Amino acid sequence: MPESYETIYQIVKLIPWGRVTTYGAIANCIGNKAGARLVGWALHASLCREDIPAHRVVNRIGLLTGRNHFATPTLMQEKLEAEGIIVKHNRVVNFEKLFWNPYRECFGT
DNA sequence: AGTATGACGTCTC
DNA sequence: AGAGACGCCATAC
Repeated sequence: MPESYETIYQIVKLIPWGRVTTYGAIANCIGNKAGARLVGWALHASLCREDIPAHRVVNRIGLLTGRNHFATPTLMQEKLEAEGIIVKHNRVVNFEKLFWNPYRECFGT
């Protein structure tokens, strides 16, 4: 797996508890603004790493598009709910509120 | 080696 | 406003 993925892993691991972010935000943060798909692949590879809360990463509208790739299709939602995040119809409720900006960690506090 | 597809996002018709 | 197509980088076949 490319080292570039490591950057994505770092950002994902930086996501605070009870917060979520989007693929595009991470992609844009690392430079691949248009490479949101790469983030998806990176996260897929990250599934092997338990240290990476990939369940906190959703698409731009807060939709749990990747839940199907987890151990169980409901694992992602369950984890989010475990953190106090309400998930309805595979969508994060108050997503805009729970959205965490990776820029804060990329550019600086 | 080339083609097709993918945890997405944005532009264009 | 809604729907369709394209682009990005990488992996899979």
